[in-house]
Amino acid sequence: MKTVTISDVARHAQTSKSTVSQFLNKRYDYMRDDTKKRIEAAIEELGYSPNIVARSLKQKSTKTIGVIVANILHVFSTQVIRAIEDFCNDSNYHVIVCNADDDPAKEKRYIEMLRAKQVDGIIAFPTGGNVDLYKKLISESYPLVFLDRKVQEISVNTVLLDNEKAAKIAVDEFVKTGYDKIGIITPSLEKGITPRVERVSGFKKALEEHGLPVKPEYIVSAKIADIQRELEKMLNLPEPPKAILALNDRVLFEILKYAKEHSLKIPEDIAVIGIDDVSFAGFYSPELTTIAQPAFDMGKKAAELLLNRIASKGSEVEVNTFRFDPQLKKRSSC
Amino acid sequence: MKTVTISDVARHAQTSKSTVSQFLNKRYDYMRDDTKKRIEAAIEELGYSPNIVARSLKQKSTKTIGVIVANILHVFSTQVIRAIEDFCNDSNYHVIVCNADDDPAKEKRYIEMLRAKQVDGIIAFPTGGNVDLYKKLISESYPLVFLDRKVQEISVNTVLLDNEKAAKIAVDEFVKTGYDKIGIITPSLEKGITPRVERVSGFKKALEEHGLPVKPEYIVSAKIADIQRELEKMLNLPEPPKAILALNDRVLFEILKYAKEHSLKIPEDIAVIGIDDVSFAGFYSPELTTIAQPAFDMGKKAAELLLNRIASKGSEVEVNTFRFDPQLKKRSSC
DNA sequence: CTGAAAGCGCTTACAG
DNA sequence: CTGAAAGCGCTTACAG
Repeated sequence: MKTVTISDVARHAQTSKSTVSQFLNKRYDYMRDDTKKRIEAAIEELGYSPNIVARSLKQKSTKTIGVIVANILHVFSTQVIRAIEDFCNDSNYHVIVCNADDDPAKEKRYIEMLRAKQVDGIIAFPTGGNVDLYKKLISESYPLVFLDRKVQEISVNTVLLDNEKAAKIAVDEFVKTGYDKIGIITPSLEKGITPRVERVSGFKKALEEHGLPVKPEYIVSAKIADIQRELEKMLNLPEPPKAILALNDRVLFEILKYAKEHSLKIPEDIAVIGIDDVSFAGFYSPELTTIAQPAFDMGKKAAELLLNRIASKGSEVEVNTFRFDPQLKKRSSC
Repeated sequence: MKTVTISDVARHAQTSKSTVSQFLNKRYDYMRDDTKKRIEAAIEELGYSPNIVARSLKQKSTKTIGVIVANILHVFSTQVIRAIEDFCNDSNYHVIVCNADDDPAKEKRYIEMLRAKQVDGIIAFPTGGNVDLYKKLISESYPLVFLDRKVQEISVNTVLLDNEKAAKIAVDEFVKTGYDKIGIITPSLEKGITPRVERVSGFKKALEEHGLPVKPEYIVSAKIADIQRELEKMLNLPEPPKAILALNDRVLFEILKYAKEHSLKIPEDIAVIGIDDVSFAGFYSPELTTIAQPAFDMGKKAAELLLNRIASKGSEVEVNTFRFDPQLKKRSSC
């Protein structure tokens, strides 16, 4: 089909492209009523719809942003994206979703392609592996917001959970219930991924605050696939922990699997608290005590920061780190 | 910052825009080696990156597709999107994600905006409420693929679960285990959403095949919020069902909650099979027998169909419905 | 109140 | 092997 353009509309309405464009952009200030009507009719009749790519080229704004998460399959990411999409939708922005899979090379490709597509800004769960690129974006004052993770020496608005607090809440809860042998299991700490690092450090600090010893044997960092084995080791220590903090939902799954396979009773044999309020927490047996992340609020905040930044067109903007409060969902696994 | 354009590169490399463009598009056929080198150097030095919006305007292809799901928070949608994104990434396409929330008005807005943005094609979980729009797209031979749901009288490539088979597998399994009083719970059937309608009809057919009566009291259709109440009614029937098929994960949640609150033992008091292989199926107590949807395969297929359609540039293409096989995950809740 | 003209940054016949 | 020119479909000063 031949596409109908603004020229066609202009011809049909017996006016000029300029006037039609004014109409489209709702600048009716000086438009005669009958001109307006003719244009309206022509648009209707021709089934005209503006080509936003052309507009974007001229206006240097595509009204779309990019969101680069680690993996959309993680429910936290899904919720964040949902919140971002909702916020963007209200402001007539669209969102392109990318999965970086914790791979800096993939992240780099995405950032470069998104920029080439003239996306107005990017929200990223940074891999941390592209420091020079991040710096370049910032030096060009390209709108950028980090979420879930921060990157050393990169000065950009960042939205984070108060991870130390999350760990502290869990430890406090364990202690309150009477536990003093408390362990933590985290996915690999190697890449220095913010939530993991901070939660572990918060865990240690909280232990100290309670005058409890920080035993390295009680702190397990392992790939998800190895957690079962590491857990086994930990629980077969001469003095095993009686309570375990699961750093996130994936770790919690492994602990629950292990407990089931080894017929461990929760919380009698081992108490458990998980960070991430998993979908089944309320009807699992026992009901699972969790610490929820305000994922929607965090996504919304990130979107808000980004769109404000875009709107403010490179004028000096303050850079901050925004910490969100985790929330204890007290149930029965501790 | 001033953007650097192809003209800057041309000037710097002492050649013309045309030649630089040839270079960018890797049409080296007739390019002298030193020209090539000069261009390369200029690009490097200026930090040039092409403006894809300009290219898109000229080439009438944005290398971007739109995906409109009901709600990205549903794990099935998330998996489908992941598969689509992976496939698109391989072909250098980007994907814009939209949530229609089963709202035809919202769907309409998205479709129109995506088209205005000159997106090369759309994959949709159609609400079913915009028949005229769908028809219009098709008549313009705009690349479109439906997923999860089909729409009457709309002839477009559609990727679906074999829903009847999913229900049949569940019923067969119940019967095999010795159950003959089998119920089904589904979210509201009112909107005629394909998977619900087809699973219920598959359920009835399967019952008949086994010579079992189809009792209306055993078929509950209710909003998620009302399921607890309806379940209570059903289980207090003079002759209540002893096995229940949960139409999807959300329904399963409600059943599990109910069972927990009323201390019903699964499968002793009530056997359960759920369609959708929920994350905790393998370590719930009891382990949950489920029927998995091949979400990744389905997403990949949809992406493949769409990109082929885009590549084939409006030439006649066959239209089909692609049914994917559900898979029984035999565990212990039946 | 409206129109002609230039320009956004590319690509693509076409000529040489 | 390379360049000048037209054009993709808009928007935006500017002139009148």
